[in-house]
Amino acid sequence: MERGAIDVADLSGPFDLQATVESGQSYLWNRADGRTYEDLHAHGGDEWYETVVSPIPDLTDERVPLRVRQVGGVRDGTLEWEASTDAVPLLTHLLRLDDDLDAIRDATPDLPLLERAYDRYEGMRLVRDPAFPCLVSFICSAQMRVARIHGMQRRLRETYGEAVDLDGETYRAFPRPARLAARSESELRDLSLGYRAPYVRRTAEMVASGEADPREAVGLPYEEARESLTRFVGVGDKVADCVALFSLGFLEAVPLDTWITTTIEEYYPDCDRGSYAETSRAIRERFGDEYAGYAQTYVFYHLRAGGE
DNA sequence: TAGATACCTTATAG
DNA sequence: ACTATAAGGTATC
Repeated sequence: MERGAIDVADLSGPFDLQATVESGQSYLWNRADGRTYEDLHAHGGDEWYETVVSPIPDLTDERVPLRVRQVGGVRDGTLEWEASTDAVPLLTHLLRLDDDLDAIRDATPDLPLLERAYDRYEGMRLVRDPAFPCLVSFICSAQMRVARIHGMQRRLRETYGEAVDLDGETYRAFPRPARLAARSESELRDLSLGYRAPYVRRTAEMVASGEADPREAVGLPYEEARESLTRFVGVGDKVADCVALFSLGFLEAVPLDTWITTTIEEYYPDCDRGSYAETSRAIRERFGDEYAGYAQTYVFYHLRAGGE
């Protein structure tokens, strides 16, 4: 096992591990204390988070067990990590530690709601989740709460994931596409996926067979990427935007979910253009074309946590 | 092309 | 105790 630390002061801008990991963008991580994301801020802020990921670039079947925690503040703290290999490139990639968060905030329009959200969750960053797990998690997100989405992903890992050991502890990777494609709809329903079970199964089949891969959308113009992602079963515009934003690096993507839709009605009614595509354009322009997805994520977390 | 409806499951409100 | 409602929507008609 290797271990190390990343000094937050060396990053461009602040970093808050808990806000980043528990804000409903990523379902990749488990808290070591076993609590769900339901209990926001229910601990001291230095909890370990655990996952298993592929190395970068993702060219082999190798699996890397990894855990990380943040000690200290969002500008002067330390990220302690333990993994089977050097985790610095992995953490940098997954948690977008390479983003210049101060610059991103500076490039964001001075809207009061955005200011409040950015202030409240200083240091929250977007994530770069691996594409297939991200796709599945947001297919599962339809009509679900964050805590229950997280529960579904955890059950998928525990039931069908490949076991990997680190320092005597066993962790499970998110199952590969072929592994999920081989399950029956009813087996997936047994994990409480409900009507999402056939969507997950058929999407896994599409990826496993080589018919389609979510990563193909990388490099396309944003709106084409979103459109491309909707070929997966159970993926409409909203879920496509989540994958584009939380996995594929389209920082301008703004998933129009119920929270953001309500926000638009209350705060920016002129951005409601009737259709998803047109409202999306309008709110992207309002939030700043380049980093609108960053703004969306702050607003989502802020409002969900009872902000206004 | 736009609009209505069914859909699994569970926590929470009434 | 019950029943109704809503939860980061999508597919289908």
